[in-house]
This record gives sequence, structure tokens and C-alpha cells, in this order.
Amino acid sequence: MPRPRGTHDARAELRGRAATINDIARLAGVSKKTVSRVINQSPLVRADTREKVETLMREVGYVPDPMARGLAFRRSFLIGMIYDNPTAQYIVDIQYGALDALRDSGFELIVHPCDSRSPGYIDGVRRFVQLQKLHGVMLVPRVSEDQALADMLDELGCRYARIAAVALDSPERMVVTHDRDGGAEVADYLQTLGHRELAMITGPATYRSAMERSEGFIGALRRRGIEIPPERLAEGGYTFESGVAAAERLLALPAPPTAIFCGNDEMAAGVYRVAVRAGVRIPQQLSVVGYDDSPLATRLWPPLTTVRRDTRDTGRMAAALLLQNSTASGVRLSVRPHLVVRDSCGPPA
Amino acid sequence: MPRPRGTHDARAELRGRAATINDIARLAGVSKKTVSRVINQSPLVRADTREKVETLMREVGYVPDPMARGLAFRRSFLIGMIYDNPTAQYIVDIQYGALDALRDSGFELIVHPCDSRSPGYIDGVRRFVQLQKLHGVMLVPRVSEDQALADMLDELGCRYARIAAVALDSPERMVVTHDRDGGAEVADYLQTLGHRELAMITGPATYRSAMERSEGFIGALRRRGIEIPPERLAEGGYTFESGVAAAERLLALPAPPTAIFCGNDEMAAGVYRVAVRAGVRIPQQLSVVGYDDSPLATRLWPPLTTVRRDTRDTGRMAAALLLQNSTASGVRLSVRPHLVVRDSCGPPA
DNA sequence: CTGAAAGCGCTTACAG
DNA sequence: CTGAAAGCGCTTACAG
Repeated sequence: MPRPRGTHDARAELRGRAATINDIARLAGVSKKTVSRVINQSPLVRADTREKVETLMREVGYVPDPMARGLAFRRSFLIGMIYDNPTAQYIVDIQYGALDALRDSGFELIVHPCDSRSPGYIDGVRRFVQLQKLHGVMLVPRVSEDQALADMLDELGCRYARIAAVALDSPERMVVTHDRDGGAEVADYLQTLGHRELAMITGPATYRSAMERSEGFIGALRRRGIEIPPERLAEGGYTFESGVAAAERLLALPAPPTAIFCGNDEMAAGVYRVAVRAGVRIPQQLSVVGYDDSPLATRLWPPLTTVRRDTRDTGRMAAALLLQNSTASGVRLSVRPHLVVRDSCGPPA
Repeated sequence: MPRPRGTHDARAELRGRAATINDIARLAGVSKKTVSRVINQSPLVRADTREKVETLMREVGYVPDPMARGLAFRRSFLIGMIYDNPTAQYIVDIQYGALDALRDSGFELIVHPCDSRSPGYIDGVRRFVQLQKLHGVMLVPRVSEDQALADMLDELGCRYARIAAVALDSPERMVVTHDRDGGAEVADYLQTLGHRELAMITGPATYRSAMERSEGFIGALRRRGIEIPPERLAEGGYTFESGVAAAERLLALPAPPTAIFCGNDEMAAGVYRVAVRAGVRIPQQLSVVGYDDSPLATRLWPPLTTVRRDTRDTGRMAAALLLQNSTASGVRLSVRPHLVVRDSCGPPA
């Protein structure tokens, strides 16, 4: 079966070499500028010319060279992902989500962890963004909460998408995760189970997510007439060890809580640890709720009731924001947390 | 305090604009080709010329544009990380390690997950490598075990570094993790504790790591005169759920094992789950060993005895291999697993 | 040891 | 709607 003539000729001409814009122009009998217009979807090309060029590009499998294009554009086709030190699962989920959005877009994802406590970190990001001429960057909590970083990017003219618990920026630069709602939902759930003596282990007060989760929790309880006394509020560091330390303190209280809400699953695992060692049974003697719905939640026994975040969606949205041409679009800009009930909560003893 | 004159002049000339090779050439009073030679560390530059150019580059903070350089070189300054579906912690650790090695090298890491079971995946990687003109790729298990993928990269002339349990390739392309040794160490440990009735939940037989771990375990036991009967060998899928299923089968055996070695921590967590539900106490009635030393190992109760892999080092070595100019070098090409004893093992009941 | 010319594969700015 | 010229910031190939 003979191939279509055009294809054969075009392929033969190239002799296995990757096609360039010059090849396409020559084979199509147009100037390279016209091919460039087709590549860049300029409306200033006659329909039949466009058709001819597009067919040819498809036939020879031509894809423009990102480095050449980037050099001419003075901007690369790379998206940077900037993050400080979230959990491994969170990083990976954001990455997968971002890659979902970037698939077949011609953009690639380049990862850039950094230490937001080190003094020169903003300069480090600046050098990275400038040198690579990034098309845009995704800012993951908690660097996403750093206004100085956002200001620097703005000054550089680098687009960015911030992932944060609340809207810290204009809508086209934000993916909002509404952590306050998650905290409130936990409050409602525990209240409905009958708990009145509640405690919370919050994340670091310097994290917006931590503040939102705890304020959502405390606020919702207050609206239902329940107050958490100060000694039942412990600040943790989002780590297992800090969860252990906080739980030890809370369970040693003269009037220990009947339920503990933890700012994340890692700290909830810390509560589990203390409970086992102290012989406190979950959920019979103590209810525990986490936040994240990490894989850990289902590995623990009993399986942990926790708040799920759609992290992969979050990453997808953030990357999609960076690819948009117009500000107006159908991209969803927020993601809602929701409670996943498992077996770590029951009515108070 | 007046600045050194040279610096001031050079900076003033640029007026905030990023310097190019032309600026450096002009300011240094040499041709751009000479500057290029300095950039590329050519020996064909007189020492004082080099010194003059280097000083100037430092003063104005000149760094060559990777896209321009890449276009001229026909090769980018990007390293690709290709992986299938390892655990989140593993992916992130390899990434951190790779970034350690790439720091200040001018190279960046671009992530590329793929599905090695999908038929077109090798073509997908080929397009990725060709389009981005990658400097090299890191192959993480299990894609690292795919000879067809390695052959394709070889044909493309793309350098690669394979991370695998055994040497599948020439030394300058391998980071070997010696999983067999890890399995053997577990055997020795359990044997020393007095166990004779052993079981193993292996990873998928299609994973080289899984085979190495189990063969190391079984072989070491055999050398000590202990055989594992076939019904005590269960194949899992490196997942929690498969660990649960395998453990249920093993513990229901007429003569259940006194110790179970699991091909990874996730499956060990599955064994824990079954043990809790069946009222089997760890380590009093059942000893359990995992592999990975993932964060999960210390979140479980009792803390899991497991085999640690230095994953970050592994990633660092793989990336370092790709940066090397000569084959001969001081880069270490292998990493040794070692047992981390915690509280999940004891003498048999 | 150093440099002028041409080129990497695209786009911008200007014409028509 | 289309194209010829110049340029993005580097390197290669060739001279000297």
C-alpha cells in the first residue's frame, strides 16, 4: 500500500533529521514567517495556507524547538515549582496535578525547593527565575504566603500562581484551599457526636493554613456555644514529634479533652502514639481528627477521620493559571476541603 | 566609600540590563569567542586574559544564557528524571538528592513521570528527550530496569544513569543499591533472634528490587540451614492492600510463621493491620520487618524494624554521574542498605 | 593563544 | 494576508 505521496516526499527530504521551521517553509512553499504564524496561532494566515502548513507539520512530526523559540521570545517554556518543606505526598501530588495541566502544552515542570528561613532565599529564587527566563512559577505553601516573594516576582514581570488557604492576591494568581471550612466541618462533626471538652493541636502560628484551620474550628464551636480553654490549645510544628509532645501535655491535663483535632495527619499520628502508650483507647476514650488525608491516615489503627484536600486538583489549577492567555477563563480557582469519616471518632466516654 | 572603579563602570554601562557575552567581550576588550572560551573552560586562553574576563563576569554578575548556549550546543542544560510509580517519599528523596548534585552546576531538574505499562511509553520518553534535547536522564526503578528504554536512549545518544538493585549496565551508567544485601541482613537478624518458621511477602516478581530482596533473604537463610516452604512465600504488589491480603493468608496457615519479612514498609503496615485485627501482638507473637525505612516505619506501633536505603544519596550519585565529563572519577557508584532495629521483632513465642 | 564569520532555530519589526 | 532582513545570545569551524 503506497503512502500518500506528500508524506513520503517530505519524510524522504529530511532523511531522519528532525525538521526545522526552514524545512516546513520550503516544503510548504511559504516563508518561515508564515510557518511561524501558524505555530503561534496568528489569525493573519489564510485558512488554506494554514491548513497546508499544519498538515505538513503533522506529517513530518514537526514540533518547534523550545530553546530556539525561547531565545527569540526571551522567555522559556518552563514552569518552576517553588516550595519550602511540605510533606512528600503533598509535593508529589502537586507535581502530578501540575503535570496533568502541562501535558501536551509544550511546557515542562522544573522543581525548585528552597529554605524560606534562610536570608538569601528570595534572591535565590530571583536568580533562578531570571536565568531560566521562566514562563511562570507555582508557589506552594508556605512560600506562597510570603508577600515579599510575590512582590519580587511581580517586579520581575514573572507570572505566578499562589496556593494558599485564603485569597492573598488577585484571583488570576490564586488557588484558594479554604482551610477555614475544613476546620469548621470538623467542629460541626465533633459537636454532633456530643463532644464538649475539645482540644486542638494547631500547626505553626506562622503558617496561614494552620491559623485558618484552627480559627475555622474554634469559630464554629463558638457559634455553637462551645469554648476551648487556652490550656487545651497546643501549638505544634506539623511534625509527628510535635504531635507527641502536645498530646502528652493535653492528656496529662486535670480535665483532659474527649476529642482532639490536629492541624495535620502527622500530628494526629503523634496523638495515636501517646494514646497507645498511655493505654487510652481511640475512639472509645478519645476521638482524634487529622487534616490532609495522607496515606498515613489509613495505615494507622483505627483508620483516621481526617479532612481531605484535593491536592492534585490544586496543582492542576495552579499550573493551568500559568498557561492562560486571558485573565477571563473557565479555570476553577478554588478547591474545597471535606471531612472523610473513618473510625477514630465516637461519642465521648 | 567609593566602589572599585572597574565595577562601577561596568555596572553603569549595563544600566540594569542583564549582561550578555557581547557586553563582557566589549568591557574586557577581547572577542566574544575568547569570553566563550573562558565560559567553557578552554585551556586555550592566556592566564591573565582569563583572569581579566573572569573578574569582569563576577563583577557584573554575568551568567551565560542557558537557552542561547543550549541552542548553539544543540543540547540543553536540563536533566530529566523518569519514573513510574514509586512512593511519594522515594520520589522526593531522589529529587532532593539530584538537586544537591545539580546545585550551582547550571543544570536544572525536570520531572517526567510515566506509565511503563502503557504501550507507547518509550516513545513518549523519546519525544521528551529529543524535544528538550536533554543533557541526560535519571532512570528510577522500575523504569530503570527496562532494557528497551535504555537501548532507546543509547540510540539517541542521550546519557543516562540507572538506579537499580544490581548492575544492569556499565558502571558509569549505574547506581547500584544492593538490595540483596538488605534481604540477607534481615535473614541474619531474624535467625539470630531464634526464628526458624519464617515467611516473606515479596514485591512483584517483575521488579528486580523485589527479587533481589527475597533472594538475598532466602539465600542467607538457606546458608544457615533454614528453608522457607512455598506456602510461606507470598507475592505482594508493594502496596498496603496487598500486604493485608498476604498477611491474612499467612496468618491463617496451619503452622503460621513466627516472623514475616516484607518487601517494603507499606506491606509491613498491611501485616500490622491484620495483626491488630486478629489480636496477634507484635513483636511478642509475631516479628515483622520492612524495607525502605519510610516515615511510616516510625509512625506505626510498635516502631518498625526495617532496612534503610539512602535514597537521597542515591539520587545525588545518579545526577552526579550525568554531570561528569570523564568516565574516570571519584563518584561513588553504589549505596549499601542497612538494617535499622526498632521494636517490631523479638524472639519467637 | 585570539578573532571574524557563519550558524543554531526561532521571532520581532518593518514593508508591502 | 505574506515575506526579506535583522536579531535573540551563544558556539562551531576556520584562520591566523
